[in-house]
Amino acid sequence: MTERRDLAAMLHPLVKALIAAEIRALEPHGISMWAYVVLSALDDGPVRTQAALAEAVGADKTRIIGTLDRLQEAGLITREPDPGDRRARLLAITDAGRRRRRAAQADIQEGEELLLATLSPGDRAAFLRVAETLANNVGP
Amino acid sequence: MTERRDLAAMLHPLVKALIAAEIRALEPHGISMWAYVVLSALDDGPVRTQAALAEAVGADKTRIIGTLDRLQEAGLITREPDPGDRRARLLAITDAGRRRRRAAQADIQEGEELLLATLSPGDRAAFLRVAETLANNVGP
DNA sequence: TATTGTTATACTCTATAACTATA
DNA sequence: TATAGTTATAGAGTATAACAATA
Repeated sequence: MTERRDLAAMLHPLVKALIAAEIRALEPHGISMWAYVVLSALDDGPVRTQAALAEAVGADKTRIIGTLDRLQEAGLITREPDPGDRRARLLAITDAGRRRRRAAQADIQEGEELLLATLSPGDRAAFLRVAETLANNVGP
Repeated sequence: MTERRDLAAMLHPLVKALIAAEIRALEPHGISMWAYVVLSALDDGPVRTQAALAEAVGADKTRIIGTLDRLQEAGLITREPDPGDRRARLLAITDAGRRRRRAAQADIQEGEELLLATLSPGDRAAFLRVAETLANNVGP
C-alpha cells in the first residue's frame, strides 16, 4: 500500500470546518444545529415517539427535548399525544418547518459548494458517492 | 445542481466511527488519541514551544500538558528547556516514540483499509485525494 | 512589561438516574 | 409492572482566567 495520512486526521478538521460553517449558515434562519437535524429527519416523514426520533438523529432522548420545545413553540413542528397511547408523542414537520428547513439547507449547501467547486467534476462525483457509501457502511 | 445530502451529515457519522475505531486500535499500544496526535506531529519534526505544538494539532495549549507529562514519563518524547530561552520547552520524539507511533499507525490504517476495501480502486484513489485537498483547503 | 508554561476555575455538552403520567 | 416523556444530577471535554518563572 502506498503511504497515506490517516483518514480521521484528514476528515476530522474538514468536518469541524463544515459544522462551523453550518452553524453560521443556520444563524440567520434562527435555528440551532440540533433543530436543523430534527427538522431534516421529520422532513423525511413523521415519527411516532421522541425516543425513535432521537435514535434516528443519533442523539439521546433527553437531549432533544429542549429543541422540540422550541420548534413546537415556533410552529415548525407539531407534537401531540397519540390518541391510541397517550404516553407517546406524534411528531411531524409543519409547512412552515419544511420551508425553513429547505431554505436553511439551500444556504448550507451553497457554502459547501464553494469547497467542492475546487474539484474536478469527476473527483466531485466520486467524493460524494464514496462519502455516502462509507457513511451508510458505518451504521446510523 | 442534482440533489444531494449535506456533506456534514454524511461525513460526521463517518468521522465519529473512524475515531471510535482509532481509540480501540490505540488501546493495545497504551496511548490516548491526543498522545497519538502529538506523537504524529513530532514525528514530522521537533517543535520549539508547547504553544506551537498545541496550535499544530488544533488544541488549546492547556489541553496537551497532561498528555506531554505522560509521554515524557513513558520516554516517548523529550521535553527540555531551551538553553537560549528557558521559558520555552524543546519538544522532540524519541526513537521509542517513533516506533510506538508507527506501530499504532499501522494498526489504525489496517482498520481503515477494511472500509476502503469496499471501494473501486478509482473511487478509493479519488476519495483519498479529495479528502487531502479539502482538509488542506480548510485550514489547519 | 511581555511571554512561556502551569494551575485553577467555569462553561458546554453529554450521559445517567430519578421522577411523572399513562398503560 | 412496564413504557414514554421529563427533570435533576453528575461526568467528560473544553475554554478562560489567574498565577509563576523567565526574559
